[in-house]
Amino acid sequence: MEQQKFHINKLRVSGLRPTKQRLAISKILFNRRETFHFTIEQLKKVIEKNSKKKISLATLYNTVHAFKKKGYLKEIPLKGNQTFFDTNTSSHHHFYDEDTLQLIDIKDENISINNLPKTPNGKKIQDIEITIKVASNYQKQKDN
Amino acid sequence: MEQQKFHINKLRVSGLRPTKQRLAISKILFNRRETFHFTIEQLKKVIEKNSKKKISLATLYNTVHAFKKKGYLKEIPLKGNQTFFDTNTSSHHHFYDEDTLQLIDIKDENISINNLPKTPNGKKIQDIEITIKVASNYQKQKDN
DNA sequence: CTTACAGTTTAGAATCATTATAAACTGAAT
DNA sequence: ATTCAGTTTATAATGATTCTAAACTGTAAG
Repeated sequence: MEQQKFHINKLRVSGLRPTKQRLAISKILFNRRETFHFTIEQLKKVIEKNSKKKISLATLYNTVHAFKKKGYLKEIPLKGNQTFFDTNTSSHHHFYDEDTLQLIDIKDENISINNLPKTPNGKKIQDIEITIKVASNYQKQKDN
Repeated sequence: MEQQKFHINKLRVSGLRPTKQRLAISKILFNRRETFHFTIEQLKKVIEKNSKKKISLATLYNTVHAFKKKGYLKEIPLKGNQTFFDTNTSSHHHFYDEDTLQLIDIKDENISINNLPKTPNGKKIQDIEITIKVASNYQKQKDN
């Protein structure tokens, strides 16, 4: 139950009221050793499995976006119908397994870019995202 | 009008009937020196401006997807509501200007990745996508 | 430990991009 | 000219996400 206090404090510090729903979602998202990659729909399923009181879909959207705005979650740019989020907010990149549709972290130390061209005009780099799509080779034709 | 024959042949070779609509779209997409980055909605506007006979939205989707499947267009993985396509189908990466929402090609020679970690299991790399988001620094808070 | 109210949650409606449907149309082979 | 598979089209359907407006709830102040 120390975790509980930790989450309550974290929310308060961020100017977010520690409601039952936000605490339940915090527990699911942040009480884990491994980073968690998820879509809202996947999160919904996990919550339904782990919590008896249901949380409305709108609240899941609200909360995930609030957490993202506060810097506790990162959105992963990946084409597809659904948006992916990541509990690992540090600078890092991903393998995307096209067979399982799973994301896998690449530690930042394990990759580097060279010969970066100069940025256009007076623009500054905000973010660099590398996604490496992998799959088994026998795979069927993919249309994406 | 040599272009016309070229497009007719290209379509025939691909097993696509050279219909009026496909030729009109081919003209818009491929009769240009610069590569063209676009969403379906943007393409629709360009077509409306350049062609008196209107093409239905469904046909735009059908045609763009057919062209993509034949390898004449590439889909760019970029988070956001709309899907981006690129007439440059070679291996290359992009700057994404968050101020203007425009994509800018990075020539492949101008960038390289080092220390690539080994791919998971027995998977093979299918594709590597690098997107470098740039923006002016004075910019307002962005929520994305 | 009540009150009061801004912050939250919620169900359901609304929106937006995209895909499916199924009827009308059209290249092109005969 | 005929025929028919391939296409186009308007429209409906879908699916993710956002909006809305009403009900609810932390919590600060008395």
